[in-house]
Amino acid sequence: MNKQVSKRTLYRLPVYLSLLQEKYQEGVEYISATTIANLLGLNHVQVRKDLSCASTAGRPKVGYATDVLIKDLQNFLDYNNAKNAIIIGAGDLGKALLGYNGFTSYGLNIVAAFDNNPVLAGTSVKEKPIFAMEKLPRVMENMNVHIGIITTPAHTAQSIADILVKNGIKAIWNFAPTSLNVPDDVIVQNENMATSLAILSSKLNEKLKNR
Amino acid sequence: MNKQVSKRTLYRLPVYLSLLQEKYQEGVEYISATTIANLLGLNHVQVRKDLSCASTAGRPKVGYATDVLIKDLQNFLDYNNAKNAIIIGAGDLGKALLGYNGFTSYGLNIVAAFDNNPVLAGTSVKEKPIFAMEKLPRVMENMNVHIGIITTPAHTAQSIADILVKNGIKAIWNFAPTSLNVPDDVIVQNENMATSLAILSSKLNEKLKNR
DNA sequence: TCCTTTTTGATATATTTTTATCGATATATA
DNA sequence: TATATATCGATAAAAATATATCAAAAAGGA
Repeated sequence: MNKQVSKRTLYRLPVYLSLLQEKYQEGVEYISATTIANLLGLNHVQVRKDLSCASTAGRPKVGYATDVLIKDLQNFLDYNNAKNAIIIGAGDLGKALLGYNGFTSYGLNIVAAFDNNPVLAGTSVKEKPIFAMEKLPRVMENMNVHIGIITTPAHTAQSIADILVKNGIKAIWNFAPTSLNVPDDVIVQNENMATSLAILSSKLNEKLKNR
Repeated sequence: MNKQVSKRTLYRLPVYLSLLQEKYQEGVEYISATTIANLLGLNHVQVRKDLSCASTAGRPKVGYATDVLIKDLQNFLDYNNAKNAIIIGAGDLGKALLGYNGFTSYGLNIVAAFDNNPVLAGTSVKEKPIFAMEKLPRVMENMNVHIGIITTPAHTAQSIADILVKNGIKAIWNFAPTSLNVPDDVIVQNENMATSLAILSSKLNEKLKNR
């Protein structure tokens, strides 16, 4: 366990986890790497290798005990150890994320949003408050915030990132379609939907052409 | 040009494109692979190789003409050739996507959303209509829809996918945190936010531990 | 009890992706 | 006009990732 985990493996672990939770709810007590691989369209050796980073629950001839594997994955991904996050930019996407409670099961607790628009300041979405930008330093200090989620338009994203960094944020989840310039010790994860869309679109095109 | 494009390259092309558009607006007429690489934190050989798939605009000592490169990328990614899409599931996320007009510049035209909830049927978001599920076959037929976007909860996603496939959809953009079972000739692109979050969270953890 | 089957986990091989090296080319300058 | 330099594009090397093979372990039936 705790071998070095490749980036790609880390990408797949949450996928396994959600499949396992689904299967567990259906009453599946044991599941083999081969079954998982077939369900997800992956190679069974790869699945076994991936899982070996986080768990030793596998037993020959039996497979993995679903509940143990789920716990091991949650533990490995640190989903039990919730981290506080704030959203900057309470537009459509920002509000959608603010109101979505599903992230708590991934160890993310969104505590508030911030926006420059004075009309939004003071309002809330599902009891999560939206503040004016000026309040950011104080909220960050009081609530032990680790993660900043940027959902502003591209042209303001960099200045927001600068503010977050100045206030001590160490991880940024960036939904703005632009790349951010931050100090080396700050982590940025870009959620680039355009990119996903490009893949889909390109595959579709190829298909439409080959007819 | 038109060499075989790796999946990873395809992921990066839209990122280059948006950077280039930004730079072009700032008045940058020529840009070198090295400059791009530095701005995005990539290797300059990789950038050159990636771009070579879509363009031959590069000139020694000069770099790439920004406007030509932008056109070549748009052309390669087929962003000029818009495709119609529908959204299934008009919850927070579905509505956010429906109201977001930014996808048109990526060649995606969202024409309508569908939802089982009778309260939503007949309403609209930014002039984009929300229909009852029953209307799906007729809308798909009339509007030449190619792409289905699933923003329902995980437990209904598979049945929605089945309906889409039955009505002739050939590409699905899946935001539900579950994997879909579809015929081989249907393309699925999963937009798994949990996965991005896992990466961010894991890196953050490592950082927090190493202090 | 012994054999067969299924499955894990380790090791080895193959493939993909990234990075380094190098010659060729265009531009600017002396 | 000759020379220096930045840059491209191609090829080669290195690194990362995925797949195949195989022995060992566990379960179930003969």
